[in-house]
Amino acid sequence: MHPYEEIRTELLRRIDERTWPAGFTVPHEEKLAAEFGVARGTIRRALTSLVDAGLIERRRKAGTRVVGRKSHSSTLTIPIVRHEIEAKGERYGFRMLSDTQISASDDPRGLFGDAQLRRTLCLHLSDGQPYQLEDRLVSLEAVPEYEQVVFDKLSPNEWLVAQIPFSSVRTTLSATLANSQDQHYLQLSDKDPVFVVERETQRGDLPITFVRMSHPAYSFKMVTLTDELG
Amino acid sequence: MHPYEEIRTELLRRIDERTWPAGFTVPHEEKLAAEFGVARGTIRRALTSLVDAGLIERRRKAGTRVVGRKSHSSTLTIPIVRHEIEAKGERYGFRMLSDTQISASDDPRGLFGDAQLRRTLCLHLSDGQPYQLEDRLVSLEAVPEYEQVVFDKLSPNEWLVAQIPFSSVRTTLSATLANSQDQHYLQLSDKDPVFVVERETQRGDLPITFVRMSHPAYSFKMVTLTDELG
DNA sequence: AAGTGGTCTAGACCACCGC
DNA sequence: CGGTGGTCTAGACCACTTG
Repeated sequence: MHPYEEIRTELLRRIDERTWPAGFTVPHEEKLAAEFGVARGTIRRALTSLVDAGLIERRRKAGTRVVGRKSHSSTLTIPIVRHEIEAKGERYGFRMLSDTQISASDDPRGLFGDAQLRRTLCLHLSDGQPYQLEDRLVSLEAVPEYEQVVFDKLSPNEWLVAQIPFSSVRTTLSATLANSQDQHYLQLSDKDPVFVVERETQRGDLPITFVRMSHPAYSFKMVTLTDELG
Repeated sequence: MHPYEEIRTELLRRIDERTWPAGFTVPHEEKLAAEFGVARGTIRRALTSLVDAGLIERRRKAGTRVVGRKSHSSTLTIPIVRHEIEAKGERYGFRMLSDTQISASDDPRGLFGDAQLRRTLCLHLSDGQPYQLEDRLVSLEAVPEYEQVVFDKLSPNEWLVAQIPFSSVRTTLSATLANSQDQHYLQLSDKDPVFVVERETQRGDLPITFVRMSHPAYSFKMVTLTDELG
């Protein structure tokens, strides 16, 4: 246990037990350094990790204050679907259902300006059963080499994540009734709900890909964990 | 722009443009410090932020390697429902539908051992319309003072987040058809999908609360953003 | 204007772990 | 064993922002 960890634990304890209640102004770095008998840098190390955890806020001159919780946040990791399935000990497979080139002006969302797009519709299977339907648009302007890629062994999902860096992602989660595509390929009726993940990926200001991934609701839950410090 | 930011940007560029491809071993800290003409600590600052972003991995002796992307991750923030509604410029309200004390042995999930539980069923309204149905169990063993709280102005959601520290949270997101409770209070039919967030909160090993929050699918999307560096 | 956090340096020593 | 990352120090200077 390093000094900065012990200090962090002690600070956590004070916040936890309301010795330092929400809104309280924490002693400044020099003072804490003196109290704990360490260099200022070591105190900073501990405080920075509390900032990252969202437990305190710091402003120059104003000082360091204990934050009142306003929300729970957790990190949502969306793995490559093959890894997700294999992690459950099931057998992964996928089928390319359609693979066409379209003009971005045909995309009602209008995310891609007037670029040429490759649209792939791909079914991911777990132990031979439909697991996820992936409907993807990729801009050939942003990723010219994508036009030539053959998806025999690797799915578009996997190829892109491995090959293409991105700078920002917007993810939307929703529940809805299966649309006609979902019904057909996931073997659902029009009364079945699906869990839908939609993702827009950009590199700089250039849109790379838009993907809609739908899961039969009966077989899908997304789990996230938050582990706060201490 | 501080030196460590400029260095991080330059390192990002090298990873982005495959000058340093996935699997590549990055020069060690001393070498980078010499290259950029800064102290080793400044290099560390830059490298650490790349570790946090998941772009590189570091191991003693083995060195620093560029990671091949395996997933997208983003931070999912679940705000207090009142804030969520007010942020949209709508009027928040809530109605307590039922408020009972039960024994944990009546909870089929068996999360709470044999503690006494307070169970609240609460409807959150946006501009007077049903927005979220919250079905919550709170352990009176973990939070004795919860037994006496009166929820006239503050909802259980808000009271707990503000008052009770936690150490870990397990969140599950799913899509499902409205159950009978959902149908009744959210004014849905048995063919309507709902977006469900379930959360188990613990402090240490002590379970504090389990909550199921259901949203009518037609009005709810959860959006998360990832902003990678650069 | 001054107090506070933010960055940087130059150095030391340590601990892990691959060779 | 020795090379690498991880931690710590003692100091300096800077930049933001509040009183």
